[in-house]
Amino acid sequence: MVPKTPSTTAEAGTARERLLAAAERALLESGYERLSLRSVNVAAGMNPAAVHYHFGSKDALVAALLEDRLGPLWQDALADLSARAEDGVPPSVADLVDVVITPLVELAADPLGRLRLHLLARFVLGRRRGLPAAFTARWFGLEPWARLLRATRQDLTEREAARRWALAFALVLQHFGDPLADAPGEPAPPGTLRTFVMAGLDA
Amino acid sequence: MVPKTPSTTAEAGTARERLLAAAERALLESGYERLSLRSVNVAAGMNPAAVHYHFGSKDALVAALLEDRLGPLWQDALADLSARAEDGVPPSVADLVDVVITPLVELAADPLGRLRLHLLARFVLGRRRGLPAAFTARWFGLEPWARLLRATRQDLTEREAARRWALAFALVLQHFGDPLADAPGEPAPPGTLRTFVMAGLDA
DNA sequence: GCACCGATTCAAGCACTGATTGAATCAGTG
DNA sequence: CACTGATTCAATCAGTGCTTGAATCGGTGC
Repeated sequence: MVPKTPSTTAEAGTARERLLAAAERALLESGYERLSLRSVNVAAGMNPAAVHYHFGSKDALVAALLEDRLGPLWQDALADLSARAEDGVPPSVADLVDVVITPLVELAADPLGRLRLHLLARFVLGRRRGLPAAFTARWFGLEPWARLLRATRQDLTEREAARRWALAFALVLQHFGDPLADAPGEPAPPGTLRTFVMAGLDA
Repeated sequence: MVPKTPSTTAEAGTARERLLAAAERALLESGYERLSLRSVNVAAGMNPAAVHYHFGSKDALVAALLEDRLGPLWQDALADLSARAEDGVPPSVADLVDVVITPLVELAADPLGRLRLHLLARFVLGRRRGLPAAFTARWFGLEPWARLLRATRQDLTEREAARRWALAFALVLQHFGDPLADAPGEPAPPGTLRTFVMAGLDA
């Protein structure tokens, strides 16, 4: 599961990509709180209004970066699990948790991945504007996850399953993305987190 | 369990308290991200350097507000539970979780309490400078909690118990404090959270 | 009462911030 | 070539946390 490569969409043009690359470098260097649009514009060799022209706002720049650099990590695995569940072989709760956690562990193994997790956690947990609803739904639509949990735990209501997943994702995102920290470091090994979340979902 | 009353320490003087009160009002009105020191200074009827003179920085102002307004919610209950454990009656995991959650539910019942939870979550989860180490240890020293958990679950190492509590507090603080939101609203009823955290600790 | 000294208050100023504005330039089309 | 929409540009705005040096205040000792 590799991070998504930079967009080469023809109509996006070079200016947008230069701004995204400059923003990513600045974020890596000094973090989200100190991200200055002026320095992004300068680093991209453009005028001071470039970010606003192309993206509309600071948040939208970062949201665009996220959307461009981070694909839907769980989409394939989620489709597999859903297909299995329909074949009468529902995944265990451990399977579900591992599907969620494994790609995050990989992402967190290098600074660029960690930056992306950090931004994702900030935007999702902060419910920041800028991310298109489609992006958020693709990432954090809880309905498929709730459905899979209930395939094993048929005693849970749909609402209860969704609530549990909301808590699980909140904790997982916080663990891997450390959204409130200035400079997110390497997360702790996920053993305890895995145990905790599995138990919480299967309570 | 009432929020702590404003400090009446003689050497703090009127200026500090005026600034704290003005800051609290501004925070209630427009939230942490939009807290402007100029407006706090004006609202307190003071000159533009007052916050810096008395507190040193914006973060330190808010940390001082937190420290002044929010006492150690769990101190008494923690002492009770520790005494019982020493008498050979260890608390159940449910008892532990209820001790943590109950005062937070009360705080979250009104906007002022929610503001304080929000600030607490921001500072603690963001590991913000400004809070004295003693304050943080009093609030989030995990050792007594780990000890109580291990009184029931003697199979857990001290490290594992502490790790589980770190996750539990992170999730609980996020749930009640919603630290990344601009305007924290009322948290969802804590039933699912309680179940989730209890299961996670007792996994 | 006066001088001294530390604490406090004050206004002005600094460098920086996201965002806006109107003009200039560019590139494609008929 | 003229037109048009897209893009770039520099200047500007209102606001930000923070610093600075001067003025004022209040307490103390002589």
